[in-house]
Amino acid sequence: MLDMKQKIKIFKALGNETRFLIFKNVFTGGYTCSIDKKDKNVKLSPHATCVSTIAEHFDFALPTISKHLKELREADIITMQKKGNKIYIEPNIETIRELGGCFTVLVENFETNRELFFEDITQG
Amino acid sequence: MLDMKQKIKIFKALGNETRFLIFKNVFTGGYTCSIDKKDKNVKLSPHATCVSTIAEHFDFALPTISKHLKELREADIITMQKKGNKIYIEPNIETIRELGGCFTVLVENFETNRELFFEDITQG
DNA sequence: TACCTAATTAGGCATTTAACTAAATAGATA
DNA sequence: TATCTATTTAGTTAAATGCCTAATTAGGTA
Repeated sequence: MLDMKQKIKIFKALGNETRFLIFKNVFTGGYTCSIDKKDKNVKLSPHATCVSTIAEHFDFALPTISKHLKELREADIITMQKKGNKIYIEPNIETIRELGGCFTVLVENFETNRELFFEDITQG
Repeated sequence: MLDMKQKIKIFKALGNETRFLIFKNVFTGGYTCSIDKKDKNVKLSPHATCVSTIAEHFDFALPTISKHLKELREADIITMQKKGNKIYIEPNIETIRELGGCFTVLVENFETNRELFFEDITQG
C-alpha cells in the first residue's frame, strides 16, 4: 500500500504541467522509441520510449526533461530501465492502480459514513 | 468531466504535506465545528468545520491555513460556505469521485491496449 | 457605537522550483 | 584510441511557494 509520503510525492510529481504531459505521453505510448526487436532478452514493451525521444516533443532542454523524469521515477509512477546507452521508460501501472484504488476506497468510505450518520439520526 | 488544468490543480493542491493533511481531516471529519442545530436552514453536514478549528490542529498561523484552504477550494476538492462570520468547510465528494474514475479508466484502457497489442502479435 | 470573533489581504522574507548552459559520465562504434 | 550518442550532474538565475506579522474586512454582540 502507498503510504502518505508516497502519495504526496505522486501528487507533487503530477501537479506540474510539464511532468503531467510527460507522464501522459509515457502512459498512453504517444511516441515510441525503436527497440532492437532481434534481441530476445528485451523485456520492455514496444511502447517504451527513451529520454531524448520524450524531450523532442517539448520546448525544454534535455536536462530539464531528464530532471522531470527523475521526479516521476522517484514518485514510482514510471520505470526507467537502462539498456546500452539508452534508458527506456514505461508507466508503472501498479502504482497508478493502487492510487486509483485509494480514491475508490475514500469515496466508498465517505458514503458509508454518511449512511451511518443518517441512520443514527433516524434512530435518535 | 475534469479537464487537464483542473486535474493538475488538484494534484498540486494535494502535493503539499500541510494541504494533504488539511484535506484528509476535512474529508474524514476528524474534528467538527459546532453548528447551531436549532437553525432549520442549516444545510451543512455536522461534519463541517471552520477555518479556525482546522488551524488549531496545525502549528501554522491562521492566515497560512486560510491560504491553503483557498487553494484546496480553487482545486474544487472542498467547499467553503459562509454562515454568519464563520466559514464552514466540507469535502467535495463529487470531484474526488470523478478523479477516482479517471484513474480507473486510465488503468482499464491500459489493460485493453495491452491486450490489443498482444493480439496483433499473435495474428502477425 | 464600541468591541469581539472569524477570516482575508498585504507585505516581507527564506526556501524551493524550474528553467538554462556547460561539463562530466557511460556506453557504442569507427 | 578517438569519437559519437545518450544521459546526468553542476552551477546559475528568475519565479513561485510557504511561511510570518500586521492591518483590514465582515459579521455579531454588549
